[in-house]
Amino acid sequence: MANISEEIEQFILSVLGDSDEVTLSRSQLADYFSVAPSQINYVLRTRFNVCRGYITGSKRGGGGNISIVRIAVDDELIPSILRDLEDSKGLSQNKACDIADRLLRDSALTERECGIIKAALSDKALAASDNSAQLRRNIYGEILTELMRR
Amino acid sequence: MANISEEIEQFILSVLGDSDEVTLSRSQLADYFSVAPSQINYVLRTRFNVCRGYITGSKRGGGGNISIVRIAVDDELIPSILRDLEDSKGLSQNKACDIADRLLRDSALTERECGIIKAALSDKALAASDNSAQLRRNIYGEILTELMRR
DNA sequence: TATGGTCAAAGGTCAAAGATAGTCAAACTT
DNA sequence: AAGTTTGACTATCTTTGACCTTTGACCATA
Repeated sequence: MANISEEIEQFILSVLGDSDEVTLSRSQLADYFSVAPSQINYVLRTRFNVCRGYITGSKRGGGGNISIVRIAVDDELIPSILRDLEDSKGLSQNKACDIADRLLRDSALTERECGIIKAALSDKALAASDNSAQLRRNIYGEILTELMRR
Repeated sequence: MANISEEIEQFILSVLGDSDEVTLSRSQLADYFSVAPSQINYVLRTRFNVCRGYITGSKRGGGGNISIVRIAVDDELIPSILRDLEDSKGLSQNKACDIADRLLRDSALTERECGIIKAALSDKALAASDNSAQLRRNIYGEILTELMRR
């Protein structure tokens, strides 16, 4: 195996095995492979990202950890919206609503969920910010990523 | 379970069981888990606070104790959270999560809705803003208002 | 038998130290 | 040039310890 990031990737995959989720200690993992802890973040960012079908989380402090969840990407709709979002600088309230309505039409959202998203991304909700378009895009990204969990 | 605060939380929850109230000795609990007594206060503050649906009390002096009461819910839950929000200047990610978990626990939200709200209000989603606590409060206000519409 | 003092047994608060994890840019490799 | 690796600095959560407050039991005195 050429580089250590790949080894770490393989190791995590083997720990994951057939299960959909695994929780590890970043520092222990870094120790085990004798690398800088931040290298673990690099591996997560490049190998266990949403595009590749994973969502990662973490907790700091005593007893902290990192977690990796495998998600099913049987549907291309949300990933494609996510990619579009990544390429954009910002998002207007109208566009945000359009996306939510489209997801609702495709049964990717319930009416209540659609309502929650529109409320969270409304101009009113974001009025206190000076860069609401960019913020709206970021929030949408997090929401869509979350939606891919199930 | 790596950290002891979580273990203490689970222990208290198990003692609580189905009942709505429990009374314990802080010093005995601290002894049992071999931690500083003030750690018990930390657990109460972070795990059994009002956002999470608990009220704690205590009695000092000989034969003193701590008590934990699970708050009953009704239709007034969301309005009362909204009122609290209005009085506050901002909201941390932790408190936002606590509130969402509480609404989930009381069946005011589905798991997916809870996840969407947490994602929208995460530090990561709001990282681009310079006043994320205030923004989070505003967004939450819009979401809760939306939820009351149905 | 009231009234008040004393003291030990609780519990409370807060800030410092400890334990993790995250970010970012520079250096290194291929 | 692109991908990888490292380290310094930052953010967050947990644990501990020193010091503070409240309560109740016991006792002394009027």
